[in-house]
Amino acid sequence: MEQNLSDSGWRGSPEVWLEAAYYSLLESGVDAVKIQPLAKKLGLSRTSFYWFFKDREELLNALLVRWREKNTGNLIKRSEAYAETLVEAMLNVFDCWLDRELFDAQFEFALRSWAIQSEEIQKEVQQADRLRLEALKRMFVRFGYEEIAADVRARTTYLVQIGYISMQSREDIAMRMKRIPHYIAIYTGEVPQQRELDRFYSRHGHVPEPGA
Amino acid sequence: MEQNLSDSGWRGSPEVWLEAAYYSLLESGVDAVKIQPLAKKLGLSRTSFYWFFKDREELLNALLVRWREKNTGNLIKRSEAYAETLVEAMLNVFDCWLDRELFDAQFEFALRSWAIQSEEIQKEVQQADRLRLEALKRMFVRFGYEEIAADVRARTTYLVQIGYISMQSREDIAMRMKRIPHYIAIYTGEVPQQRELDRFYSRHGHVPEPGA
DNA sequence: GGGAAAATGTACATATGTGTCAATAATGAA
DNA sequence: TTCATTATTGACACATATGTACATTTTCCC
Repeated sequence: MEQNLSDSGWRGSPEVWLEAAYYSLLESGVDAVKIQPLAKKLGLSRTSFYWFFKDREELLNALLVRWREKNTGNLIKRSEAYAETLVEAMLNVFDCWLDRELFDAQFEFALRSWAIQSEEIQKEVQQADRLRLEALKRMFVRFGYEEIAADVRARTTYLVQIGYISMQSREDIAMRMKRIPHYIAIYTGEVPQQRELDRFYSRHGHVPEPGA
Repeated sequence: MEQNLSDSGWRGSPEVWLEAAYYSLLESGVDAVKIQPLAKKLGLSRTSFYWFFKDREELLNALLVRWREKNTGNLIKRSEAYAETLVEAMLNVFDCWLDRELFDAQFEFALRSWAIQSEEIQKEVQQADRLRLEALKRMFVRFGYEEIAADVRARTTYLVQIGYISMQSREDIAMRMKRIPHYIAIYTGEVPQQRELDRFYSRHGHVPEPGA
């Protein structure tokens, strides 16, 4: 009845296969998540996979669960976090875009790419989009926006980010930080206070260049 | 020396295969673009494909060319079209989001999904993103915005759309039209004039509900 | 060390895809 | 009607994937 710990002496485990599957998914999409290639990477016989999973589908399902539990949950939490102003609330949400622990952009992209070939995944993604958009909309409503305006602002906020993910741009943190005050101004319609920005920068370990 | 017209008596042609490939790509992604299934759909022998294309890669390349020539070109043209105000210019760009002839959103999504498994396609997509963003930025600069502000507004405009595409939402035209004035206000920072909206609605055959 | 459980490996049956080749058939122009 | 061109086909050789059955090895614990 022992848990299969990572140092148990056996080479394989559900975790090893899942990790390998995760990296393949991020690197090259679902169609790269095949038992044979994974076995090769792990230096294991292909068939020993079937000790841990019923079939390939069960492995793919585990990937889906992993995604569902990570990205959507954290985004909703950040949009509901305490904030005195809308700008502060918006910056709370922005934490997700800068912290891989809160939101895994590559995973997100891989899942959306997967959706084109699977009805099931497409429904999952659409469900996630709906939940996230609703949470963001509530945030704008909380700070006094009315229905449709809150809806459009929630969409702008969220969709720009989904767009970024879809661009797969690998920009350095300094460049991204530089744009943040502008985005905040567009999304909220308010110019952020310096102290609000400073609090945000500091929690992301960012030191803005002087004179900027 | 005659062109292979569509009614030439032969069942196959490069065009039929390309069309079939295009629909498969849109429906289920690149991995569905396989000779065998396409042949089945077309009711042709799989091997006759090789009369028109050297191999599968050549077919995929034809799809890429098709995309490149359609989406990017029109978006840039619309962003450079004549306009008296920024709002009008923005509405010109919005034509793309409502007219399938100008911008093929499904094709765009399929290509981005493809990018995860192909370095080459990823580079193509990034190139397109760069060109489109630059064109939009020039538009904002033309109407008086300075560098970084123009850049962020261009990104907002473009990325929201890419985000929409990535969401694959199939919303009715009325709902989308209702949001447009709000988006214009957020993107440009200006409230659109009624006559500007009317001109836009009319060229898309839209009749706004009274009292809205 | 011995034995049960856990994990691995080999062999097999099957499916689906690719591309080449040589034989055959349909088309349209002289 | 002839005939070269254009298109179609089935047979072959090959590659890569899936999953099952059964034998074998490894590990853990007594």
